[in-house]
Amino acid sequence: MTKTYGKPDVSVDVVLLTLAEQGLMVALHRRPGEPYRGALALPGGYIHTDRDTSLEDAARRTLLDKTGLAPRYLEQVQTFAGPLRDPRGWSVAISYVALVPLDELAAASSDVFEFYSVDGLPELAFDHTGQVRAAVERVRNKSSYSTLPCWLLPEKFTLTQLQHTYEAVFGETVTRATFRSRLGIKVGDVQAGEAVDEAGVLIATDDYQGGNQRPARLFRADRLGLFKRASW
Amino acid sequence: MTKTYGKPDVSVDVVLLTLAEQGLMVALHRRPGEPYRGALALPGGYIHTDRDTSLEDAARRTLLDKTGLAPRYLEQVQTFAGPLRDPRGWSVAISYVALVPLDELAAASSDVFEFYSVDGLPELAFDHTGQVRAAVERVRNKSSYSTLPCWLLPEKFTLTQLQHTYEAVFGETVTRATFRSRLGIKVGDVQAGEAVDEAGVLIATDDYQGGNQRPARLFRADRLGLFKRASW
DNA sequence: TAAATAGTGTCTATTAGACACTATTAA
DNA sequence: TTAATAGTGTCTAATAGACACTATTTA
Repeated sequence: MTKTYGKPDVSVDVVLLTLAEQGLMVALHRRPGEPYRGALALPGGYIHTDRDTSLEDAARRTLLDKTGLAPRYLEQVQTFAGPLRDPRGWSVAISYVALVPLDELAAASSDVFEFYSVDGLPELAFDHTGQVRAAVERVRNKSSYSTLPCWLLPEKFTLTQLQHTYEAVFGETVTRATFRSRLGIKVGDVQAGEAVDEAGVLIATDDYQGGNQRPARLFRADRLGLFKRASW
Repeated sequence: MTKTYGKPDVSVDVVLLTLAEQGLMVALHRRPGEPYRGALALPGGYIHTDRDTSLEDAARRTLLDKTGLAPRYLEQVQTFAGPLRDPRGWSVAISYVALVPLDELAAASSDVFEFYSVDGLPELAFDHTGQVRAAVERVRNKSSYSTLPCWLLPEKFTLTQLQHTYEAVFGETVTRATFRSRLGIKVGDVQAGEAVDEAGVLIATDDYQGGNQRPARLFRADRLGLFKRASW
């Protein structure tokens, strides 16, 4: 005897994070309809079984539809589910985190979304507070042993900018030498295209960022790099 | 205009792991029906929206039904989904990992499930190979900075047994002193009930395990302990 | 040459880990 | 006392991190 059960609703929610002067910020909008009308919520939507070819696909589609953004970093975090999280019934939400550099927001972001500091969040719809918490924890955690913070910067960045990004994520400052030795960075006289860090993902470019001082070399990271030991 | 989409099927799969002399082993059974009839597969089943109160609940129910086991450690790992992973259509599988000590298996395990070494797996149904890989990676990873391996041992264990468990998970042996300093263990003259490790979760009991030599104190861990830095 | 930031060698305090020592039991 | 395993102090090599020095640009 095989019984069939009512299928739960399945949606994808995205915790879109960026780094501003105030620290990590999350994109939220006010829900236009029920349930939770008027409450702050994450971008998200149901799976389209006729079009989506994967969960990540669904997350990218949702994000593009609702915010106009195509994040360079997107990662599945955790799945939230249960009979009570949505008043409409048993539901499943696969939660993703997306990282976007601040400078990409000015250009693309719809004016429906606003950014709120992840420390000291207002009340959110559904279990979205828990989703933000889980995403931030993942980002802080993974940043301690990887080059994840690179994805919070423009495609080309100086090592000092990268250092400030790490410092902002963790809320702790270090000396330049300490920072560089933690990432295993040796700039030396590398050619453009060579990697300078322990993980081998920080690629030197030929560009320098000038100013009224010695120009700083610009770097780029095409993929995530992991360190042998947590350094933060 | 709101369109409704066909809902995907939602199931929970469990990667049940234990530690034997050969290393980490995973519980698999041969599927009695289509699809993938006769292929090796993980225990799993659909969400019962009328009874399950959470995903973990569904995972525990599935595991108890199919193997008779109630694992002390159960953790969500990753959600697998797509239109192709199951020939019946768009499906979502939330994958859990469960750890069970070898001695609990003799008592409870149904004879439907057999254990296979996670290194050198045979071909599995659906995307279960990927699920096993993800679970094993999670366990190895988390073991490097936590007391996760405690859950592969009986409730009371000696420090030497715990050391052998870590060594088996990582396939590397260390000296007793190194092992103890990594976990920050100081047994000293602790009273029963006091913690002896850096994470504060290895609790001394009043029991000792004898033999033809100095008896070893038995310890217990009620919760997962995290270390400041990865030690393995 | 002064100001400002980039990049790095050196020195020290800390730590990880191997070794060897002591401890405690049964035979 | 011997055998066997438990538990730990000590010494050394490796490492993390602060400091201070050099480098390179504009004004």
